[in-house]
Amino acid sequence: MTRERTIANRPLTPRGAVTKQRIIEAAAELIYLHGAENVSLDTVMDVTNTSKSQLYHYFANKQALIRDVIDLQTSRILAANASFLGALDSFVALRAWGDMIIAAFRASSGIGGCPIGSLASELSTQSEEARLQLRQSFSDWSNVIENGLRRMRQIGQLDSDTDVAAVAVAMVAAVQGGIILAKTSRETRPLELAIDMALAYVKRHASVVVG
Amino acid sequence: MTRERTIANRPLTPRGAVTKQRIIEAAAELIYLHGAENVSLDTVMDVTNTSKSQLYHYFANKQALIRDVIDLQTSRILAANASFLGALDSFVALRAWGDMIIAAFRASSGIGGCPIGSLASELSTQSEEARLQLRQSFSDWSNVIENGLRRMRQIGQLDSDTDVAAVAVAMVAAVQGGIILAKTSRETRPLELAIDMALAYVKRHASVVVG
DNA sequence: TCTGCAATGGACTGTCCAGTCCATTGCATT
DNA sequence: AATGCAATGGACTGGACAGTCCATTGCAGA
Repeated sequence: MTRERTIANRPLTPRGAVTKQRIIEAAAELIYLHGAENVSLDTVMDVTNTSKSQLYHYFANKQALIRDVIDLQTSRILAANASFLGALDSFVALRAWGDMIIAAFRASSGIGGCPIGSLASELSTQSEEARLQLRQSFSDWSNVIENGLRRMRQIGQLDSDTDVAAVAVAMVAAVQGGIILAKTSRETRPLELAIDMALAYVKRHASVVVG
Repeated sequence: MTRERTIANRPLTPRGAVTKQRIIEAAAELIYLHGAENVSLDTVMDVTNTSKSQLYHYFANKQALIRDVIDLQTSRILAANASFLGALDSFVALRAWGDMIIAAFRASSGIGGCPIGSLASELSTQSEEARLQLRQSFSDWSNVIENGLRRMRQIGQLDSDTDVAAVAVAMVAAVQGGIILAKTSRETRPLELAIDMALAYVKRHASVVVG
């Protein structure tokens, strides 16, 4: 054991933890609105009333801050999805999940899109570390969906041979693609159409005709 | 009529036109690989063996260059799609279209994704002009698909009440979303799954069961 | 061959920005 | 009260980059 400490496990007082969290949340908001490359540390400083020393006290560099932002956004998305899919038991409930996604997009006024989707598009080719982190985010997300579908399969709503993993990935793709078109056109309709497609893709495996 | 000329209609000698085109194509390649914000004019100069004066001789500013790059990439995508969808008459032909998309992604080694999709994600919230241009690109693209589907409907392969416009938009969304997941994971499978979903969504409207 | 303009060369400026460095302040433990 | 370290302040550096400016070169028509 050396006396050295990495920035990651640097001792944090409660006061410090609050400041760090405040920085992460503000950075998440800024990056969501403008993209990681378009948010300077100076802007983060202004918005959070912090100094450069504080940023470099709590984060090794900008990339480390982005890493924490991705973690935060991923956990938010997983939480929102899990609350709709954690006990998925009907196509009506699945529709409610789709409506939640659409409502979330509407709430952003058609700006920003998906917090991790935008970052994936921006960073996947720039930073291998970010790419792997975002791959995990997508994987976690599709797993939440997959578990919901699996439950529907267990209770007999879906055919027993339904490839829930494959369908879940396709559903995430539909959401991501729909959001890109929606934010480019500033209309909700492309996202609605994409989600309709995703839900129809699930219904195709319905054990009984449900609508 | 004033003597003033905008940069857009500045007289171009054949020699100048060649240089301008060379710049646009090189910039398109660089932007495809690294994103618009991550390509500096100095890099474009290096790659094309041009000087700063030349860039500003042929383009009003960086944004104007990006505009021409989007035009180029859009025309390439439309051409590739039209060659598969221009005389669409069967689900087999539609499958060939999907395979072309997958092959194009593979050819990029899983890097870069869709030239206009990446730009849409990056620029839609940064530049209103770029956003509108990219919205038109997506619209043109889905129109090509829509016309293909309409033809299939006309020849009786699809139900007469099929909403070809809606299905076409959903298909574009599937492709875009599939590409994001594919480039983030550096695997082709998410794109394949998304395209399977899109094709299934079309087949749902098949007049006769085709498999 | 002369003239005018397109084409090209390349230095220079102003700004933005990530990261460094040297402080001072505040708090908790002894 | 003294000590040590976390927390904070803020000036400074070096580099990147879009855009400007003043040239020189090349070519085509008169």
